[in-house]
Order: sequence, then C-alpha cells, then structure tokens
Amino acid sequence: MKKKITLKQIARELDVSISTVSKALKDSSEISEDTRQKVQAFAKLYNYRPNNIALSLKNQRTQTIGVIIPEIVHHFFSKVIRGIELVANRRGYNVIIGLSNESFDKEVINMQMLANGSIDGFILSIAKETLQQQDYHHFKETINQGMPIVMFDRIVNDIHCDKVIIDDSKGSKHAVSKLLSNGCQNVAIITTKDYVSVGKLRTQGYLEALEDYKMTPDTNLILKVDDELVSEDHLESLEREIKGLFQSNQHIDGVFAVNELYAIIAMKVARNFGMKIPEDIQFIGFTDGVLSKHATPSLTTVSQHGQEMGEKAAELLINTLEREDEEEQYTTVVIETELIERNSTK
Amino acid sequence: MKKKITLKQIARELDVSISTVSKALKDSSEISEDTRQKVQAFAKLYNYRPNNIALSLKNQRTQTIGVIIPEIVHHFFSKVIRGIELVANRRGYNVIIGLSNESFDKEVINMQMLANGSIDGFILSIAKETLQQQDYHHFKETINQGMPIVMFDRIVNDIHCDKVIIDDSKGSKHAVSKLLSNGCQNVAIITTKDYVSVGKLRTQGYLEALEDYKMTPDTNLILKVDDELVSEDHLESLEREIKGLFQSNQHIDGVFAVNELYAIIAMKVARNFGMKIPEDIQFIGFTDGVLSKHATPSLTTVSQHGQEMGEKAAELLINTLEREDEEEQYTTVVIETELIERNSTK
DNA sequence: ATCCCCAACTAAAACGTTTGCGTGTTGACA
DNA sequence: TGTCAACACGCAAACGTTTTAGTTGGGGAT
Repeated sequence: MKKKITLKQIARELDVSISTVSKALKDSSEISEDTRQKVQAFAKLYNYRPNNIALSLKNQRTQTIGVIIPEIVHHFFSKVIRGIELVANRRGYNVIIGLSNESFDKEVINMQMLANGSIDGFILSIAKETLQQQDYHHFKETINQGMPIVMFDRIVNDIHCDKVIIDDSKGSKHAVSKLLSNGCQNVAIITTKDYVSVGKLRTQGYLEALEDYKMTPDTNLILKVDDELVSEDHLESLEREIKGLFQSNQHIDGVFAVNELYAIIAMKVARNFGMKIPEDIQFIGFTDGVLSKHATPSLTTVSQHGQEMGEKAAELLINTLEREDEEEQYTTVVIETELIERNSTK
Repeated sequence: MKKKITLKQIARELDVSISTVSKALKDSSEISEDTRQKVQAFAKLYNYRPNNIALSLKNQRTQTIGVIIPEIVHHFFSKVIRGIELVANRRGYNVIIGLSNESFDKEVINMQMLANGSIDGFILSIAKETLQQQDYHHFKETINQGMPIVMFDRIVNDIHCDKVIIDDSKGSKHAVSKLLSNGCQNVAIITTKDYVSVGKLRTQGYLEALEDYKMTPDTNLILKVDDELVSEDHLESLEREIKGLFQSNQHIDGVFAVNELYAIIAMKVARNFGMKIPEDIQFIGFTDGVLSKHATPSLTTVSQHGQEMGEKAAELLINTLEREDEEEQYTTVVIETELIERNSTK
C-alpha cells in the first residue's frame, strides 16, 4: 500500500526544492528542460496528483457545489441533481448533497455543515417546514457571508439571489384550459395547502383558466390536501380524501392534480367508481415522472423539465462564482413547461 | 457582507495569540477563566466556525464520503443514497456524489476527481460498461492507495473490499417458487445479459426454483434483454421483444422480471393480448419502487431494501475509516430480500 | 536573596500547494 | 580580468487550523 505522493516527497527523492517540482510540473520557463523532464517523468511514474484540499485552502475555493434538497427519492429532484451534476462536472466542479427531509432543522444544520469552507455556493429547494415557519435567516446569513445561493422550484421572493423556476400558474392554466377545451364542464383540482408556493401558484393557474372560459370556480371542486399525506404512509388517507371529493361531486368530468401521485391515486379512485378514462373523466398531472409514463392509462402531464432546471441552476451559480466583478445582479430564470399529452385525456 | 472570521482575526482583535484563541475555544485548562470567557464571547458574537478545509488538511481526513452510482434518476439508487446520507450525517460525515452514467470513463474520471484528497472513502455500484469491459484497475489502485471502498449491489468478486449485496438468487428463487406454488405451469423470466452480475444471479435463482419443482427450464421462456433497452428511449424495442416472447409462447402463465420496468411493460403487453392479471397470468418484479406500488394492478415484487443497503454500506465504510488498528478484514453483508405480495399474483 | 514551580501564555511546525522574489552560477563581452 | 545579464533554482510566505514545545513572570519556600 503506497500512500498518495506529495510534492515534498518528489522533491526529496530528486534532490530539488519543492518549488522547483511545482514549477516543473506546470511547465514553467524558470525551470530547465532537463529538470522539467526528470520531474515530470517521476511524477507520472508515481501517479502524482495535486492534493485537492491543499489547493482549496490555498485558493480559498473548493470547486464544489452544495445542493440541499428536501428529498432524494423523488423523480423530480433526482432529475434536477442529474442536471446539476452534468454541468458542474463539465465545468470542473463536484457536487455535495444534503437532504433536509423537509425539516427546517435539518436544512439549517446541513447548511452550516457545508458553509464552513466545504463548498463555494449553494443550490437548494426549500423544505416545506421552512416555508411553513417562514424563517429564512439561514439563507440570509449565508448570502451575507458572501456565499452565493441559487434557489430552484420552491423559492421565496424576499431573498435576494438567483432563482430557477417554472411558471407554475401558466403551466397549470395551460393544463386546465386543455381539459376545458376538451369539453370538461366540471374540473376539480387536487392541490396542497397554500404555504407551498408551487401549490398556491398552480391553484391560481387553475382559477385563471376557469375565468378565461367564463366559468365560476366551485370551492367544492378545490381539494387542498394536507401535505403530511404525501409521505408514503399516508396514502390511505389521501385516497380517502379524494374519494370524498368524488362522492360529494358526482358530476366531475376532469381532474387537474398538482403532482403525479395525486393524479394517479385520483385515477384509481375514479376507476373504482366505475368511470372510464378518458371517456367519462379526464386527468392531467404535474411533473413528468415514471408514474405518469407507465400508469394505465398513461397520464397526460405538465413536464417541469427538472434536468434543465438543474443545468440552469448550476450554470447560474458557477457563473456567479467565476465572475470577476462583484456586481450583484440577480436573475430569475423561468423554464418553460410542456404539456405532454397521453391517454388520460381525449 | 462580512466574510467568515478566522482564528487569526479573533487573535488580532483581542490582542492574544492564535494558539490562545484556539485553546480558549476548546476549553483548555491552560487558559485562564477570564481569557476563555472573553474569547468565547467574541467568537460567538462573530459566529466563528472552524474552517473545514483547514481542518481536513491538518487532520488528513475530510469527513466526507464519495458515492459513485451509475444513475440517480432511479428509485433504488436514490433510496440507497438516502440511507447513506442518513448514517453519514449521523456520524458527522458529508456525502459527495458522482454519477458514472453507466460509463466506464466517467466512472474513472469521477473517482480520480474525488480521490485526490476530497474524500476519505468510496461507496459505489459499478457501471454496466465497466462490468462489460471487466477493467477494474481503478478500483484496485484506489484501494492500494489506502482509500477504502465499499461496493453495493453490483459488485465484482475479485476486488478485496467490503460489500453489501442482497442474495439475488435466493430472492428470485423465492419469487419464482411463489409463482409455481400459485399454480403457474409456464413461468417466463425477463432478465438482462449475463455480464450484469445481478441479472445472472437472478436468472440462476429462477432455474433453482424450477428445479425444486422438478420442472425443466425452457430456453424459449428466458428472455435476455439487451441493456441498451433499459434507457428510456428504447422502450418501444423493449416492448417489441417482450411481445415477441408472448407471441411465440402462448402458454405463459407467469412472468418473473428482474426489475420493475420490465415487469410493468410485460403486464402492459399481456393486457394488450387480452389476458387477465392475475387470473390468466401472474407477475412478480424485482426492486420495490413507485411503479410497483402504483401500477394497475399493483405489482408483487421482491424488495431490495435499498435504504438499508445504503445505511449498512455507510456503516461499514465509516467503521473502517475510524478503526484504529490497520487489520484488513473485509466483510460481505447480505441484506435480506422480502417478497411484497400485491395484486399481480393470486 | 535565591531557587524553583506553576499558571498563562506564545512560537513554531505541520498538513500540501503556489508564487513572487532573492541568489548563486555561468558565459559573454568589453 | 571585471561587469552584467540570463538562467536555474531555492526561500519563504500564505491559506486556517491544532498541538507540542517552549517562554515569560510572579509567588512561595528555603
């Protein structure tokens, strides 16, 4: 077992100084051709690679991006990570991940863990608990210390930083309009409580679409699911709530759900009520995941282009990190959504 | 914007030496009560946190684990990561991820990027291309340099390191036995080419189960799908292959698939042929993902307990990292599989 | 008054790099 | 032979921390 070799060891072995070795490896003109060759040959032989940590300390930058997401077992977030990783690697950065698990405390702890020199900047999506408590001091402090942040998807407006989002209301307006133009007369929405910004915005898009079609919203058709229910253990109660929606509104002929799972469960409930999809009732979900694609019938959905969001977020962050001038110019990038039509709509 | 404060700055500000500050913060008895209080108060005020990079350099350990996986948009792998992250965080480690994207080159590059001091050890699952080329020099070199590796799921036997696997053959034997005991007479298997170790082992379990039931395997019932087909773009050809299987073997009444997707697609094909599930034909998949749970009918499946694998892998690695004595004792942990019965079987 | 001890602190090295500057040797030229 | 530039290399500082080995100064014991 041979440990990694260092400049010092090469220097001692070849009987030159450390600086000579360093310069020789960088093809500095200060060093004679002879020495250069000798050093480079030796370094190659022993497979020398500069120690990253030492470089980080010296350069005061780690070439590493910290990513904090609420959950990783999730199609959307893993797609975003893939996008981040893709761009980061291409530009010579590593990606270090932290999971907040939707918890405020874990989000704070994770950020502290990483903010002490381990990374150059953050890409993150805010935990639900944080959104609920509306306590954003950790973001502000981090930014104040000169560490840039890029937020994606779940953002909050009064933090000054780069953001990558989709136009949630536009996307859902589009989806609901589709249902309406397909002839639906009573479109229900299954959404989250309002403090989840995306849930709120998507509900808004739903209302706008109705307005466009001169229809008055019926509050009975708006189901705001308690987010606790999204976690895997609460599937039954989610199903129960949706069942309730259908029972008290027998005339529903279209459903727009703010995520994949809600849509899938709703389809299942409808089927159990003996309704035919898409003949009797049509469905559209949000987020293009595996479920939508492989469900029966396959689910028409609004794709968020998660990977593209990740790529864009990484680009924004790295650009900020590598910008010479210090001017703080924050941009918000809006990624276009796309309606992917499948078999749950006519 | 106030940059992070350092020991040096505190020392200058309070007019003491750097060492005094360092010791005061660590409650060293060498420092007088007075000075200690003063320093600690000041440090708290300015929110001092030791610079991680400097610590890493000094301690020669980064408290960071490198994880290399073939793909992150994948239920199993993200579950494993969740498990790794859970244990790592609990024990004070960070997790840095690299995606090989099933490519040999990316695997090598990613490992090199991280092996230069950025991390203390690896947890990885081997890329398909690497398995195909059977070139494992990068693993051997890494281990040789004193950096421990823990492999999970996709492993290779002649590398000496800790491993976390499931008993693939036992798990699939169990599944196939279930089909047989449920009365299936002609059970097909949809698997991968043999160089993917798990595909091979699962096929083996299939054969063992048949043997137990004194049935002779029919090579026509063994479909070895080309792995290229797993990627999303090749779904049609995957479907075509499976369709072929059904057409040339009309009597199939049970299907065991080595992953979720194969099983779901196969169910779809069967349905299109007008077969009733589970009355006419029964299905069991491998890997308990979202698809299995929410498919119609829901899919009986062999759960791999991905999160548990991740947890175990992290524990093994950290134990190795923190072990004082240098004895190299490699263990292979086998995680028990579990047959989760749902509606695709009787 | 001398010695020694101890409390309280500082200096310096080490981790592995990079880099500006200093220095010694060589050869050319006057 | 003396001067000077060019060449080739080494020194040392810096990044932020911890830790070992000092170094003070004052007080108590002899």
